[in-house]
Amino acid sequence: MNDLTAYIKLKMPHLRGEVLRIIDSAFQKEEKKKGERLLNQGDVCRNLYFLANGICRSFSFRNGADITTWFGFKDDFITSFTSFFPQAPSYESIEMLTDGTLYKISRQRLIEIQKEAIEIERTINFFSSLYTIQLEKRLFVIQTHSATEKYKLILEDQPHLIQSISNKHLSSYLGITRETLSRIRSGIN
Amino acid sequence: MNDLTAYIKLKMPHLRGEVLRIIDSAFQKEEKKKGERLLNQGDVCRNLYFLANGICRSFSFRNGADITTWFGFKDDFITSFTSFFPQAPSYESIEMLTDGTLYKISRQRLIEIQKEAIEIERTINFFSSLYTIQLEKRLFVIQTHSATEKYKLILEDQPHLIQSISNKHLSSYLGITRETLSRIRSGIN
DNA sequence: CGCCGAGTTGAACTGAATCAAGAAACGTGG
DNA sequence: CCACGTTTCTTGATTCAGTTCAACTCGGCG
Repeated sequence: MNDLTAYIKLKMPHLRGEVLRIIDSAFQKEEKKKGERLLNQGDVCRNLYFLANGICRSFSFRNGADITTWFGFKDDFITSFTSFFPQAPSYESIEMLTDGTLYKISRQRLIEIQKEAIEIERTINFFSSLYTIQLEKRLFVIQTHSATEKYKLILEDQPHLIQSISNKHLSSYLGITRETLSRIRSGIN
Repeated sequence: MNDLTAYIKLKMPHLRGEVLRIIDSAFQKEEKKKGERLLNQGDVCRNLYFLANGICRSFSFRNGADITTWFGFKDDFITSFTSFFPQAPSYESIEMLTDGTLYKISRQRLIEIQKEAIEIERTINFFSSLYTIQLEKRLFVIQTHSATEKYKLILEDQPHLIQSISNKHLSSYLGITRETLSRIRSGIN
């Protein structure tokens, strides 16, 4: 039992031991240093990762600007959804913001083990749904809230994000400039 | 073979006839008039719909404002993802913008037929993924583009949306005001 | 025919971006 | 462990995209 299977068992307690064993043997442990890339924009995302420890972010270049699209923390599954599932070129890169421990599996191998146990399909489905729900919420917030409101929501709902993420990365994630975020933080607004 | 199963077969040609037959018998056809609701904000979304014909939208009230969060067209699956899958209260309503034909299935029944054939789990997975990819793209656009850019992207990628959706609904969907959209349209900007 | 919601246009206002410059934090190599 | 260059953060002044408020037009429905 490693970090990955322990986490899955926690979230889906009814899973058979056999399924967890298949998962355990299909994922490969990997240590990454701060700054290392999991994916480069334009490439096809070949792997799905589970982040057992550390922080990473996905980001995209557009008109010379570096836009953070997502943060990954401990116990998150990490991939470029839009690239990994259809195996299409990715519009984003993924990099480590700290050293970290990951477990990875290729698209190919994932498809194989889905055939070995039906519950694996269901497990993927389950974690995908969690991700989609997060996306929906984030979209709604970005669509309808002002800069200050967005910051306050993060402060309430994801304070760890404010503690561990640089101003620069957080501001582009919120869709505002560094300067604005800095001003909001110092309470001038 | 109805509109729903014909569409699924088109997108997933390898599915066994047996699976399509299960799906066919599990969904119920329903006609809806313009203005009718599929879901009310605050309720738990009990059904997944397939829209065989017509247009609908999901929307949310916040501070007295009506924000459109999604449009559904012919051949789209319609539900409040965040409500339907975990069976939690919905933050959005869904209403018909035109008369339309739908096929519906309850969460309960869906879980039942998932057990009857593994491919159904996979089918759900497939269409969920398409939705998630759309969400990701939309989030990225909203996060990083100006009002005019967003309008132009819609013009290029989803022109049917501009033809069939009112200014009022489209503007809130883009996260801008009616007036701004009107000005962009008349090319003053 | 008259009303009401939707769309348009204008003027004033404002939240946030941009531009700029200095201060603090960080990493790297000597 | 310090010195240096690089990047990030902060703060201020200015500009601008988009909102708000308001008045008017248009089209459809009862």
